[in-house]
Amino acid sequence: MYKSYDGLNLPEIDREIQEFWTNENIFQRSIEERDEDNSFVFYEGPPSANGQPGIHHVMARTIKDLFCRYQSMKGKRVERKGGWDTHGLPVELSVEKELGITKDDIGVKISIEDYNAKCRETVMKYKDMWDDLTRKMGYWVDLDDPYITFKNEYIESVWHLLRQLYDKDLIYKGYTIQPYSPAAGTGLSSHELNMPGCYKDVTDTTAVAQFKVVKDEKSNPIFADMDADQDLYFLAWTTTPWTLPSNTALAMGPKIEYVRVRTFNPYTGIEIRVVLAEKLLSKWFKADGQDGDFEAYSQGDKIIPWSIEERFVGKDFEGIQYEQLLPYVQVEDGLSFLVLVDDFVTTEDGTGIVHIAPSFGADDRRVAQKYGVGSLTLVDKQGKFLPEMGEFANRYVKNYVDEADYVSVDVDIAIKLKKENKAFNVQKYVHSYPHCWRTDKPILYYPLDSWFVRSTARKDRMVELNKTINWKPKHTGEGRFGNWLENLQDWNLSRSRYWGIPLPIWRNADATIEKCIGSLEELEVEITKANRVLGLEQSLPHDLHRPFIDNIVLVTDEGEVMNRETDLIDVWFDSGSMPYAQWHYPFENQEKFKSNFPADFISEGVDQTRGWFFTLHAIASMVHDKIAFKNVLSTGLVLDKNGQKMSKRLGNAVDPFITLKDKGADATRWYMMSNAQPWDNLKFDLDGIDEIRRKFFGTLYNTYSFFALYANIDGFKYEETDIAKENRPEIDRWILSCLHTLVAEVDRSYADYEPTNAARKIMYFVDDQLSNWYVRLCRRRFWKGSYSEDKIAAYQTLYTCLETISKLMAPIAPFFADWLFKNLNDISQKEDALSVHLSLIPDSDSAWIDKDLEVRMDYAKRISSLVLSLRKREQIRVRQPLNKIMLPILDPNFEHLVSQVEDLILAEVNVKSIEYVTDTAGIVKKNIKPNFKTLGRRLGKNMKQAAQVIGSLTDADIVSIEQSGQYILNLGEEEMVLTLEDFVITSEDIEGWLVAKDGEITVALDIHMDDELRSEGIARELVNRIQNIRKQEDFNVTDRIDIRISNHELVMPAVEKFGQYIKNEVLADDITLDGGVEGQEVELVEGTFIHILLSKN
RNA sequence: AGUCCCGUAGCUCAGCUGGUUAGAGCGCUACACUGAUAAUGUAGAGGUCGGCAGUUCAAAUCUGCCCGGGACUACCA
Repeated sequence: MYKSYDGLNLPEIDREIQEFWTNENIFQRSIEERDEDNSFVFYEGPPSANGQPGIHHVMARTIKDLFCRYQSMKGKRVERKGGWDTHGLPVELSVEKELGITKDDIGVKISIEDYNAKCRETVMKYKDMWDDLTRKMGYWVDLDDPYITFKNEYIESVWHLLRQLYDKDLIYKGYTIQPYSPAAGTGLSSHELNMPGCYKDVTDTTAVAQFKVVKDEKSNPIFADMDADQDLYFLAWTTTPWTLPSNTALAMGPKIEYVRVRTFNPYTGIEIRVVLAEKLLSKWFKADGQDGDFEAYSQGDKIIPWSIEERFVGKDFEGIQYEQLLPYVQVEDGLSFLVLVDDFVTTEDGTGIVHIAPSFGADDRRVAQKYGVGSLTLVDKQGKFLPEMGEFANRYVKNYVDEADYVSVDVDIAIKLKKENKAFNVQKYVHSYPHCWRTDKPILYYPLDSWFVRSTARKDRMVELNKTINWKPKHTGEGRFGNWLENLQDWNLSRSRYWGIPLPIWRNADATIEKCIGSLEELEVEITKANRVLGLEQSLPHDLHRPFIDNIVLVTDEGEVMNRETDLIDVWFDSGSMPYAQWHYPFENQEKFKSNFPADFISEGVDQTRGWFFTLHAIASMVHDKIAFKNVLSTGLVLDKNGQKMSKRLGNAVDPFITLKDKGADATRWYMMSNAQPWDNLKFDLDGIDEIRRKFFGTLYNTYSFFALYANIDGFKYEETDIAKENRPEIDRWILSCLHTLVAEVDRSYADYEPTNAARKIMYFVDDQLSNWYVRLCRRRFWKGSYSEDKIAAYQTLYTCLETISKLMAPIAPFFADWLFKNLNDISQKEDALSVHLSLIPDSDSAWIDKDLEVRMDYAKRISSLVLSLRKREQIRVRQPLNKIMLPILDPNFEHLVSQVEDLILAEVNVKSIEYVTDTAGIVKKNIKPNFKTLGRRLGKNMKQAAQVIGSLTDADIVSIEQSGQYILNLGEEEMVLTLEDFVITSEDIEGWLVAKDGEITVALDIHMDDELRSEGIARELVNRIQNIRKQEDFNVTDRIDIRISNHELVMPAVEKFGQYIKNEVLADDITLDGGVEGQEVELVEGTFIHILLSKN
């Protein structure tokens, strides 16, 4: 017996199937049963178990899961090794928070050893939760043998990669200006700076400072016509006034035009001359003040007079000296306080003169070095001013430590400048500024010594290789990722932290000799060598992390001591190393690695474009000169239903566990896949999941229940051989044609990484074609009559549809699909597969696809729909039979097609016949329109006129065109021969008939009724009432009965003429008319009540 | 500031290389159906296809500009 259920309970199905998978090892078998030489390689991007999973992880993992399942059902062997990302800042920060320490305490209050031990412990904090989510959402990934990035084997593989880069001269140490997070105490790589949300709009105090020009021989020309006691200043704008004390130069554009302007300082009222770019005058001076009355000005006046005195170009200023703005510390490592000239200066904003603080800007440093200008670094690594900074000493330049009473240093500096006649303008300014992705604090650019991967050296190759990768969607690969590669910078590899993979480089004291270690074996050799030379007893550390590795001392060939560079490597390097390190390649599993590289498929959130996607690509390109993945799908964000970002803070985050528990995994997964393309942002709405449950799973469930109910009654187990195609009725061949079309389309969609198309097509088939048409029209075949060939055909057809759907939907809805498959297959044993996930997706058989049939069934649906709407308009219920419908035939093929589905239409709309009206002249009123597609191209400009001419053709003209097949179009001088193709002729109306139309189809309904039809209508009403009573009284579907009915005047002729029909329909042996029958009162037609009494035989 | 994506019914989305009544589902309203019934059918209301120009006989569709939302890029002073 096919199982029957009380209702659809998706969460219950989840549990049941999950248990089945576990008990029968279905996941393992889905891999092992496939050929090892026919594999599909998938890489799991490792999540960090340090945070809790969110609903967006369900999204991301559904994508990963479904393509793996699909490939598995296409016969591929799909191994899915799980992994955990365990290093990095998030772990450290959570440990620091838990212990209530800051990074300064490490090595003081807590040893590095204890600190790292704590990190190791914390890193798997939420592993159980993740594993639970993995199971509950039906994500198949190997959790028993995951790769873990903190393991020694993993680290050794990473070292091996680094060594290869090192040998290719792609690793170097450099002193550069880098993004640095004082709050986190570490430098950041450019991809860390490119994490979503790092750039935030902030309001900063900005200042235009006045740099007083030193009057000497060199600067004499720009003092032209000025009195000796008059002062001249350069104006330079900055959004970071805290860098002004570290100013050592100014930069101007060589070709930019500058002006000397006479005006007053707005804060002090002192008359001054200033230099700035002419183009930017309007930004700082009001037009009203130009050439104003200098004598009349007094401090505080709104309009400040100004006038241009001289014009120069940038080149004129090169080398001119100015006085130090804030003289706290002097420059010792080079020249200072002079004007530099460089092309990077623009006139887009500011004053066209750039304040240069070489320690805090990459451009600044570059141009300063060019001129031999020195630097001042008056801020320490905590983000505080140095003690030499007078009244500002030891103050944080930004609020890095959340001081409650923090006062902006920028503001105080601005105040000081104003008082000293050194500020020309101070105002608030909103701009976007990068923030640390973990601490949310503004970063600063800071000079740091660090190790880099020379990725720029391999940029072109990376760009080239990227072109061979299939990106979904395309624009992520070409645009976002492509642009990123085009603007590639060297990869800042080192981090001055504790919990991560140590950089395996040892150097001697003066940094002239260094050694990069590429394996434990090599390290051991070096240790032995060092032990011998130095007389130590060092051994290979049991743990390759700090501090153990730091204690290892090596020696140069000359016997000089070498110590490890204390840096760690960027955690993104860890994850980008996973194709190799997950197998401990090349130290183990060489074959395994070779057959699992590159990946066929990876997928992560679009935010990983410059994270994991990049590091995988960069390492594979640089080390192996290959791509790391062939297909990559980047998923969009999961937003709340209003399109807002989900966050715990806003309280709009959706708990994945609650969702899965309430809605079931499949409805959630299906909703996510069908609602929006995976790369578009998804507005996640729980109501949407309910809709999917009702509309899709509910319909499918009902269809199965319907099948099961009757298949059980008839004992259908699919034991009969398949009924030949030509022996199946039209409707069966139609749904099977649709099914095979569907299989082809869904297969293609999955293969192209288009899950949304696949899901939507399956839904359309299930709802519209299978349920709303096939089952609706065929209901009677299942419950009426004997177990004939036609009935078996119906069962076989419906069974095939359901079973095939279970396979097609299995990648997206693995639980329900297996439930459906097993319900069917456990009884029929048609397939050997124990689970749908062990089965194969069938091939689409084009022999079953009949496009003509699909077209004519479409006609049948539309004609039926039109007739039903006419009935509705006239208030004639469907149970009342009618004589005929008329169909005007405009195209001979139309009749041919419709006649083949005539029976279906007649049965569906309860009409006796169809009359095809071929000689339509005089009966059918027609409408003619030009066929714009064919005519537009030929007529061009004359199209409008032609449309008018054609629109005004008479009925007689239309008849003539139809008969002759051509028409001479006359447009002024031009004549043109048009054929039937150039027109769209439709029938609008049939005189005296009830007409409805839909596109090119017009239907007329004959609503004239005679006694015979009326009686038949009554007979059908009686059948309906009797069936209702049977149901109410819980008669068995197969019980036979006797009937007694009131001998009402409407009833008598109906029973007389259609008694046999009624008996057949309701399984009655006898009908008796009885005026005094007790029994149930029912309304036969409007206002007419009769009594019916049924008795079981 | 630049680049890219998006903007179609109250909501979620289709609308291919331009072709003349712009669609579906949900929701809403009314009616019908009742051996799939916590279903189903029919009908109705609901759109200046973000705005403005342009190309064209013809624009939701192509181009430009603007507005709004999002992502990304940037050393941007």
